[in-house]
Amino acid sequence: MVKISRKVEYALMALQHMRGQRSGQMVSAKDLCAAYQVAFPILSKVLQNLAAAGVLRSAQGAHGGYQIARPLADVTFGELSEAVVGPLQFSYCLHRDRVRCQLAECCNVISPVVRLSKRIEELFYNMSLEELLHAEEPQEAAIRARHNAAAPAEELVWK
Amino acid sequence: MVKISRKVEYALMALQHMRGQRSGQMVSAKDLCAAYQVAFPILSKVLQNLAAAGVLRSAQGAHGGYQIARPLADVTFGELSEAVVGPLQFSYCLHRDRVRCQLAECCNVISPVVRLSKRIEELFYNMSLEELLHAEEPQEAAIRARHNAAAPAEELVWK
DNA sequence: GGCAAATGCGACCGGAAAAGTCGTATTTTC
DNA sequence: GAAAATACGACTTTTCCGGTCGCATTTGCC
Repeated sequence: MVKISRKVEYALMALQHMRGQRSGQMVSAKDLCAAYQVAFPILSKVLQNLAAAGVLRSAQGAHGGYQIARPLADVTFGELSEAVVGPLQFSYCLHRDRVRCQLAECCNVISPVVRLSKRIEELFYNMSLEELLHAEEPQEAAIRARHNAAAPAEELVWK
Repeated sequence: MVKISRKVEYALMALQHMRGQRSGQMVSAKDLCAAYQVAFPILSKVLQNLAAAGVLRSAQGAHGGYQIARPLADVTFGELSEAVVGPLQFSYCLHRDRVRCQLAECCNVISPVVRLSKRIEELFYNMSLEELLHAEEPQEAAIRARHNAAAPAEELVWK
């Protein structure tokens, strides 16, 4: 199953939050954790990854924190994903072009798999974060409300 | 990390193989296993899934096996994926619209995540298997050769 | 200088999901 | 009735991801 990693969601949440800040305003990991109920160490790591990738700028020390380093229009979802969960490796076939696949000798789908990977890669690297995170739509609140109302309390579990 | 499941690869391999058969020709799971070095029970399960989804037609008993049931131009990669690994669930947010996300109350990225999921879904459901599996390109053999030559024998391991 | 608040970073753990295994029933042909 | 095939469900193993812990480093402020 193709699933977007939790860390990527955290990254998006953080960036969405920072988009709303005054420019130059630093946001600490602690504040983000409090606001979005995410454990500190994991969010911290995500933010550090984004900083290492140049998406965020970080400042250590008291009153430090993170802020957006480049316009989100110039950052693609692919970059974000790569920063947070490592290089895209869609298939067992394609491990960095170096580790060879066990099935390689008899494999008859190398080029289809390559084709598929390229398509997904294109999608990810052509989608800017600006485009992805643009202002909440009117129905956003409604979706959230429905989300909350959808299930009785005891169903509040991971499936 | 977004990764295509192994089962999906097996499914593609099987379909690629069957595409090359005379029409009406049945192929047994056993033959496929022998040709592509995949364990029988797992490949079997994949083929059964494809049959249940109407992509393959199966025949029990001696001289039974599988054959392609519908033109691959009419089957999308999304259908294949769904048949083999279950419904697409890109995000923890979106578990069948019923199970609510723990973060829902403070989540600020519901609509971006929905947007992203839709994009991937579109990609998967607009890509036909015919398009994906079309005839091996000339460089296919070269890719395979490079693949085989790329690593010395002792690197023949999963990373 | 020293303390507090923040990031930076690496090692480790546990659980869930994927991959694979096993066993058995059923169907069909010869 | 035997052999060859799919059908199917329960079980085990393995891998990876999310999360935890601990400590080092940097910076601001008193």
